[in-house]
Amino acid sequence: MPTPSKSSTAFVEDVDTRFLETLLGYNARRAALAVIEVFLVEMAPFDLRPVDFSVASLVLHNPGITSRQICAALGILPPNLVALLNGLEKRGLVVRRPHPNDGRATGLHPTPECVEMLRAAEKKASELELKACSKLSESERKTLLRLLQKVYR
Amino acid sequence: MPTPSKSSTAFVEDVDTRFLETLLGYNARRAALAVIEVFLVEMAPFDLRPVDFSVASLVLHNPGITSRQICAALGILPPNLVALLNGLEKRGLVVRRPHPNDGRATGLHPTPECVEMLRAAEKKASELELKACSKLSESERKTLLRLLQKVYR
DNA sequence: TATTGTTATACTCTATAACTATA
DNA sequence: TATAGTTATAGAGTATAACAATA
Repeated sequence: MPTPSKSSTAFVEDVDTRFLETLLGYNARRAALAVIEVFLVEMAPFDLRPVDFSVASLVLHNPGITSRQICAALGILPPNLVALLNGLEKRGLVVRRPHPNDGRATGLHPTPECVEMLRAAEKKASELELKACSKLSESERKTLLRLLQKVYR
Repeated sequence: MPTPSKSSTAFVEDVDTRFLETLLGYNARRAALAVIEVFLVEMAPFDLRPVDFSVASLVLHNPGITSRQICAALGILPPNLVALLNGLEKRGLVVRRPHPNDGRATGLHPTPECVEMLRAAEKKASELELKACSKLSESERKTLLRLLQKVYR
């Protein structure tokens, strides 16, 4: 049995994480790590990282969306989006066209390949979602999403 | 009014994020970003990043804990913990002592300075927690933590 | 043989400053 | 003067391989 404290001979059998578990940041990070782990494995066939998938999905559902709008929606910085979009464009998933109302901006549009691929990828993501939330009831899953949205909105 | 789809003249007024909002990963990331933003500002006086705080808190509550145990509890890799612990040791918050039962391992112990500083830092973190969850009732906050834990445990 | 802590190193992610074209 | 997209670059975070000491 470990000495309770201050002794140089103390050691730990079961790590006490009770304090950290009272913090939203700690729990959100652990949960996100668990979900991303599943995502990386299951989405490997599409060769889409979480952020690639998010961007492609936004373009699919928002034809003509601009870089700035994507950055705002995903919490990423404009310089870091450039290479990502170049990649999606090179793969023939996204095309850049001039913005109709603003000469500074560029509209991002999904190609037919994007529509087809993302239909399958989103389906897979939704299945994977249920897998990641397998310990939750459907009602609990909906509650969890709602409460998380209340935090960041 | 933007053309619904496929037109090169389409543009977006309000970004449709409804699909992504059905995914736990997206919502957990957004919530974590919101919480960390508050954390970085409020914890600046302690000069502790979230991960430094988590490690120091674990050492405080688990005198004699090993590197491996910290890595397992926080989901970080052993090589990346070394420099972090060196920093905490240099600041006089943590000391390394031989493990009583295992010659390979090192026990990590909090100094009196750690006890004092972390008492204040944990108090601040708990206050900050309520701030980050200001849009949630106390009951909702508890539910949120419980459901997140169900996901990763 | 396996595990702990460590070093070295590579890779990815994130952040800042500055430029251009346009508003 | 401000904003969108971009470039270059720096910094932080995360990953793998390999080693010495110990189990």
